[in-house]
Amino acid sequence: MIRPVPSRRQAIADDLRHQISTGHFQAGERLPSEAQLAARYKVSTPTLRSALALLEGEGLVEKIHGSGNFVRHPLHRITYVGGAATSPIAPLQATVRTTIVQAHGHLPALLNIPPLSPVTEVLYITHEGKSPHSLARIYVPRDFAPADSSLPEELAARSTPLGPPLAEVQERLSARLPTQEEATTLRISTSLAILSLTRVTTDVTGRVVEAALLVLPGDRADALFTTSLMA
Amino acid sequence: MIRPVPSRRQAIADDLRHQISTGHFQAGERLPSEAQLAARYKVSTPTLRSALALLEGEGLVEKIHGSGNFVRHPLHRITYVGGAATSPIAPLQATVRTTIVQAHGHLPALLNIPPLSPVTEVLYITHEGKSPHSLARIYVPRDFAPADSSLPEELAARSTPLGPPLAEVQERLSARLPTQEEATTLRISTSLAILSLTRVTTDVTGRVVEAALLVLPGDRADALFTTSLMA
DNA sequence: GAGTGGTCTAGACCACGAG
DNA sequence: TCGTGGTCTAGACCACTCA
Repeated sequence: MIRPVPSRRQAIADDLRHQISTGHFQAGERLPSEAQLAARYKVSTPTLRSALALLEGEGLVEKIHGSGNFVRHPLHRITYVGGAATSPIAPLQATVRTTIVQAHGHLPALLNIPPLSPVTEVLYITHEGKSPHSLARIYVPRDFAPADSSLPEELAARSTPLGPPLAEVQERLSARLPTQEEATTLRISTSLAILSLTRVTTDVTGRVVEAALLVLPGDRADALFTTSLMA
Repeated sequence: MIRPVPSRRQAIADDLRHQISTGHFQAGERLPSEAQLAARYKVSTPTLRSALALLEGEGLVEKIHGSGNFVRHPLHRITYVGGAATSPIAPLQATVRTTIVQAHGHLPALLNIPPLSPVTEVLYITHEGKSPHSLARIYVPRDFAPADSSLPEELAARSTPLGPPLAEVQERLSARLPTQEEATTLRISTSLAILSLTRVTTDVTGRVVEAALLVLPGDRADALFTTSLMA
């Protein structure tokens, strides 16, 4: 109805998608060069590249400048479970980096602290095999984490905090395209939609204990929220 | 570090974005034609179009084939509040269409009913002014809505259902690009990320009372979940 | 250095919208 | 009909990777 005229781009993308799903091109395999594919489909290189861009946006193909276009290994879909104060994505291996930074940008408002206050930043990059999977930045006001040598695992898993008991978790989600930096870190296309999740945990005194900024690529992650309606 | 070579596309997109944000181009206004802009920036039309595509993906510009590129009116950001069994986005005017269809695709599994069972489909398109704002498809098994003339408002607002009391709401969110159909309906670019939300409401007998599929464009909608941790 | 993808050009031709 | 955007061509030239 809407598209009675399938464009060459779409036709080529559909054909390549089919060949990938039927195993004609195996996961991890390099596709023929863009010049070869352009010749095979009898189109110019810009047209062929625009077809590849569609597959890239679906997370099926990874382009590596100078080496080629590769069929991506299908990643297991992970589910972020909302409503808990604990760590985001547990069962995966992760790269962790902890630094102390000054709160800037949205952070002071999120954490309800003065600008440039010291905060502990914990950067998680979860992996599946060698592929990066998701990205998390967790911020804790410095006065909540007094021990300089506190392990990141402590911060993430502290279900029994030292301070007042936790009261509330607020999670705000939106969809957007990744920044150039996020795309590079996660090795995804800048045209692959991501789920952006901001989680703020508050204790009973109303103080913000932790703010977490999660980036979940849409091709491999969901967020799940379950609410009981029992009165 | 990562992009020491700003491309023409980016430079032009940045400049146009700046001119839009400073009011040099007013909301609703038509931009100069692509040929004129290409001449002004001394680039070819494909390059200029790729710059416009970036702004389109950010929801700043709407292309209308045959008439021109228009600066979009900034839409109010709406927040979907999770964890309730009631209607999705209340305070906006909406177009509603109710039909009876046979359950297909994911629906039978979602609703936990046999394939091809009759279900009532309610299609909402919320608007702000003349612009479509978000899309919702709500499915109710036919045996839960026996009255043929039941108004859609009834279905959406039934906080006191006739059957067993409601027990649980499960909401699954993901980010993706819109389908061609969704993009057309919402008049957004196919490169504007959307938040896709699937909500399943269950009653105390374990039966699925309602499934809702929501499409929330990322440039104008958030989803918010608040969880109390009080034991 | 050979081969790959990344960007860009200067057009051609088609499809759509409004008068 | 005319001006608009939509698609596509057939290259050129640059940047990156790897042997």
